[in-house]
Amino acid sequence: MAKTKKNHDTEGQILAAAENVFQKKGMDGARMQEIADAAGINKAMLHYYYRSKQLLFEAVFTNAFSLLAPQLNKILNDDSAIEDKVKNFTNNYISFIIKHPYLPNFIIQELNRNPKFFEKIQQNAAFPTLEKFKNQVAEEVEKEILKPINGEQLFINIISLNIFPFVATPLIKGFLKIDDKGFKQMMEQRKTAVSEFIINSIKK
Amino acid sequence: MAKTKKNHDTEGQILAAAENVFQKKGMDGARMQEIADAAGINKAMLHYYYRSKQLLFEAVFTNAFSLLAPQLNKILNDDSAIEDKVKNFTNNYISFIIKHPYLPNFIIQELNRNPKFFEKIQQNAAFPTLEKFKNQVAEEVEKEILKPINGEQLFINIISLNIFPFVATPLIKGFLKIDDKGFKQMMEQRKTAVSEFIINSIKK
DNA sequence: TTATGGTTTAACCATTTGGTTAACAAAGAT
DNA sequence: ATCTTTGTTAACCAAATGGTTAAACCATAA
Repeated sequence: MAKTKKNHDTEGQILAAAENVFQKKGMDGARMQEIADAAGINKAMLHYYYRSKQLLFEAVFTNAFSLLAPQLNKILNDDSAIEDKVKNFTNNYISFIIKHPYLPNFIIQELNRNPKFFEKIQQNAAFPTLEKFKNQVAEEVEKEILKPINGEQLFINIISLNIFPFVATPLIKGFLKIDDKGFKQMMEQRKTAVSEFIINSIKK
Repeated sequence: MAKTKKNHDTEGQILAAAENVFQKKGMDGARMQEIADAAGINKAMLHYYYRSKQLLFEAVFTNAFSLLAPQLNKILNDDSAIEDKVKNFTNNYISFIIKHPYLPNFIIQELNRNPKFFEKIQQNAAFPTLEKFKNQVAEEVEKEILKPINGEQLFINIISLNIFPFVATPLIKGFLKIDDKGFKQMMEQRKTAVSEFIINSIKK
């Protein structure tokens, strides 16, 4: 807040509006005019503050990923046992995504459109790595806490189970013949159902 | 083949080119000119055969879904036991998607863009329903073949584990630091790893 | 008060894009 | 052979879109 002169945090308003529009419509579907309208300002301001659609988009994209990264670190770089991490992560992540429903699909979609964006998010300070998690799985398998399983496959399984329903929401709603309310209930159930499902499978 | 007059299956060439472009770039990112170029014909032909971008897109979309639907029916409407179906489906589905890598993301993305498209695919003759699967799960739980689990949640889990990696390929490649070849290997592993993971979790 | 410099706007511009048209080509039908 | 229908093309068009500009605005320092 409290920028110089008469600037009523226009830059922030633009970013907020751009987040909304880009996350719902993607880079290709978004229109600069629509973002300006959503922010309640003149279209020229978008260029004044962010130069181009591309740069505005990148601001939104890196911002979005920096919200997601700490969530992933909860499963990858926390010190507790795998079982506890799975329980915590699943519960937390689903709560988190219910508040930011467009986030995962946005990131995945734009990464598909331009895989080079991955480099951009890798520069993020909190960028998560798999090393620790892989070692920990191997260790707990060794100690016979877990059944034999490949750490990478387990990681894929965990994020698949947690993220996919939020990426494929319309598909799930369609097959299950449920509305928004039913979907939310189903996702609430998953906060425990998913971790149970995983633990059941891997715990010795 | 063998259409009337000098038509060298132009309509088919257009559809094939449109599939390529739409599936990679989506409705918003695709350009009619690019489709025409990919088909090696004049842009006006696209309109001659399909009237508009929207209609061409819908032809591609329903076509894509009609490829996917039979796959889903293997898990939903086959007569074998859940365990066998999970094994079969996982193996088959992953093989299938390796051949059509853009398919799941395309369908999910466009369904997110316009959830009303779900109605379009519901008209498909082979449109899969959950009823049988749900009953079967309840039955096998009753008979104590399976641990207690909600059929809908199990369905979500199965498709999440199978589909997600192909939707989030760049993300997976990035985190696991693998290239195309490594990714394919990982997916080959999953043909058995995923079904084992599921069976481990649900079998009593 | 006035000069200064960041902020904001309406109007404008060049390009892209989906779509149309009119002329032409090729193959039956007569 | 010529007429008619279908297929194909180059040129064109209007609307949309990202981006620019020149002028106006306005808070503040001198």
